[in-house]
Amino acid sequence: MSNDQNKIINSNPFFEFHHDHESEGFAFPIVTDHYNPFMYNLPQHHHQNPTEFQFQGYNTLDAPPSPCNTTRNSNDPAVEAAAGSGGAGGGGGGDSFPLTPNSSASISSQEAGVEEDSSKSKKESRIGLVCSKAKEKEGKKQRQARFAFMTKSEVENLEDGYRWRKYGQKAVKNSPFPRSYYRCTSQKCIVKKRIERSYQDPTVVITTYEGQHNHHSPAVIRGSVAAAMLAPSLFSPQPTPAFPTFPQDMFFPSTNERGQTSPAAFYTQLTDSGRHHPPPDIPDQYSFLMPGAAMTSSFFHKPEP
DNA sequence: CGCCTTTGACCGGCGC
DNA sequence: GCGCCGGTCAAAGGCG
Repeated sequence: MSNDQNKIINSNPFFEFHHDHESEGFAFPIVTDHYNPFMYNLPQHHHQNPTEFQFQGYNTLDAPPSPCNTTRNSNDPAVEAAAGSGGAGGGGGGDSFPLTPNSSASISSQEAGVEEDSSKSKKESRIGLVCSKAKEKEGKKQRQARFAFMTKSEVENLEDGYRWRKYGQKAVKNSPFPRSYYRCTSQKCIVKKRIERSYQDPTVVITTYEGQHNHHSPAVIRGSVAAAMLAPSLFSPQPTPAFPTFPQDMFFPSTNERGQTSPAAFYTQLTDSGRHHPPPDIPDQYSFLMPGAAMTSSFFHKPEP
């Protein structure tokens, strides 16, 4: 990792958040991914108002150290945005969050190739073909950039404008709720999505997107009402991130309840149908859209001391 | 018939 | 080496 990236991470309040969370008395329903230190937190005031839920999700561009890793330009503002290097409210941080197509298109294409090779070698070994160890090592799976968020919802699979095919379900250790694995149904699109319900708060759904779509949301193509309201950025010719793309005028709050800067933090609540709707009686509401799905959120703001 | 979910088996990584 | 665990495969069946 470059010095610049280190700088970004060191200045990322989430990391501090992570390291001292025990002393702060916060509960983390899910903690760190070995490859991507996503952090989730349920702030104390969540328990004071069960109708609200705080989302804190962010994406790091970390991947397991590998010579195959694409060198990322740490001067790229998108990388800074992804790492949450302050100024989160500053103009919405570009046309997609947290990755811009520009910053990741090359990464995506290279890693897609790796993934294809890997799955191929796996298939071949299954039908009895011998693969050399060197080749297997070379084809070692690379993890794509991931983005996760939590939503208070009765339904697991939230409408995000893309079509997904379920390819697996596993029991989660220490949890009564299974984890479901989905793949984007679009041809040659390697984006995956993982959905599980938090065992600490069963009303909370944890969704993890991995990879970057190489196509537009079908909802956009279909020209749905929601799509018609979508930000112009979604119509750009570049591949779109797997995770929600926020319109340019999207504003993210600059601080959480500890006064720390966060790249994205908001409350959200869902209807039974999985569509987001404005939570009632919560001030500072702001509407925005996910690809193919309208979402209304009220912003994270400081609780009264 | 095509697309989807379900589900048990399998694979690879990792810790002991 | 062994067992655990997360992730994936693929056959079978369901559904419109």
